[in-house]
Amino acid sequence: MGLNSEDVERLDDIVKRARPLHRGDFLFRESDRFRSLFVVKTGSVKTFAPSPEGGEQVLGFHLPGELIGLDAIDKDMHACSAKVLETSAICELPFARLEELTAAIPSLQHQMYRLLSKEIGQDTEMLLLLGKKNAEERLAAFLLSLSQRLHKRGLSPSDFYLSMSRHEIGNYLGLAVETVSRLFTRFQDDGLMRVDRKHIQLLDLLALESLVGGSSQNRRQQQQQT
Amino acid sequence: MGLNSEDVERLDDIVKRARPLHRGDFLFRESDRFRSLFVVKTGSVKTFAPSPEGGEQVLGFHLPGELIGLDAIDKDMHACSAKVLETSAICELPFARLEELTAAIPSLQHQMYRLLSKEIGQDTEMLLLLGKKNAEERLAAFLLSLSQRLHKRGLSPSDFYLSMSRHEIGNYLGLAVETVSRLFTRFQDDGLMRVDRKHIQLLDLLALESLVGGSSQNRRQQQQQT
DNA sequence: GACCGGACTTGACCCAGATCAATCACAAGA
DNA sequence: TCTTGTGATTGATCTGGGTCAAGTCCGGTC
Repeated sequence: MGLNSEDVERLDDIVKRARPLHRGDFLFRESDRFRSLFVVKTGSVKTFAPSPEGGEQVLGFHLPGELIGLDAIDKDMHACSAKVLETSAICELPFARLEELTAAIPSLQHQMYRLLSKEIGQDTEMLLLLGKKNAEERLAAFLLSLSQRLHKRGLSPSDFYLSMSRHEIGNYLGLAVETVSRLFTRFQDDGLMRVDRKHIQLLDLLALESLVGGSSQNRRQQQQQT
Repeated sequence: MGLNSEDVERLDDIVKRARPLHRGDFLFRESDRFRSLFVVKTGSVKTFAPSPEGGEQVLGFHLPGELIGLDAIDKDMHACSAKVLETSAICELPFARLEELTAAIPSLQHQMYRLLSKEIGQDTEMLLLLGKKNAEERLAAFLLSLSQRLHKRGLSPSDFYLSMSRHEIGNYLGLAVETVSRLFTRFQDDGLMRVDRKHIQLLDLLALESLVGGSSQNRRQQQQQT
């Protein structure tokens, strides 16, 4: 990322390597004081916020290599909770020390800006998903997102286990559990994938991609006027 | 913001003050090279991204005091377009120079992180809105958001003009134009507000707030299981 | 190996909000 | 003043996906 080995070492020095965490453990809870960012090394984590009605909104699932907690910098407090979905190894990055380091290493500061900016871009994609896509497109997009992110880490893009429940998937995608379940069945019947409980095999990535893109001919063109 | 007057002056030095822009002018377009952030001084701007189907998703409306373009840092390219909604004064902040300055002034760097983080937090709220709220709650939340943001800038929180069309509001909130229109009528009939074309008067802010919160008794409690 | 409980699936029904279809109203020209 | 075009409103209808209600399928546990 444009850092020399000395810089990498300095960054490495401030990372706290944590013991493995287990399903159900919290990295932090909503309204906790913000101290550190967290990086998933192995396993997976979900973040979620309470919604006024007493339920909760799943905000994201975090796979190896992904960073958690950027939204808490602003208020110096966590606005969501982070819960471990399966036995996972998580590193902790004390933010105060990271901030000192980024001020001293311009390329690291730039990386940090990029990371924050990327998070905004991902949220934007999610807004588009929730605002404009139907159930089928949402689930296809979700599966492809998992696939691509796993692949990026050298894992199989077409054969993996879901560490989250159908309920959590539905909550994340703004769908009812039943809808998620029906779509899994439909996708399987259509030969797009194979589903066995939490074991997922994507058989036709291209078809899934075309589902996500504009396959919904029955959707109104939401044009702008000037 | 924890900056001394000398720092403020240095920040002030790099700001380019632009001539007024007019309705329909672009600050930048999708896939433009990223060079600067923009701050709305007066007026309003909308940002929007193309959706695969050929339509577009309105990503946000930006009022005085608000920053535009943070999502472009990552890829060094704009992923959305920004269009001026009414005659507006916009300042330009060349990002490269801002980056130098933040590396030199720790408190400014911290502010910058906070700004980026806040943007993430706002997107998160929007995800909750689109994922969990019904049409009524969405529109009420939208009106209150405008109200609060205008108030923060010393403008009237209960009497203002909408610079965006019903269509754009609907697109932003994931609703059809007709739904937005019907809700305006309903809110007016219920004495919550007065609507005259683009002129809005909020008559009962408290009632609107209670609409946004969990007034929807007919919504499934989306609990998580562990 | 019978029992239990939570996750998932499947079917039947319903409704919020999308879509379709006219107007309506104002603003800008001619 | 009349015309025209572009939002905005209103009414009628349709439907995707939510809700309700049974099951079904493991994975534990004693």
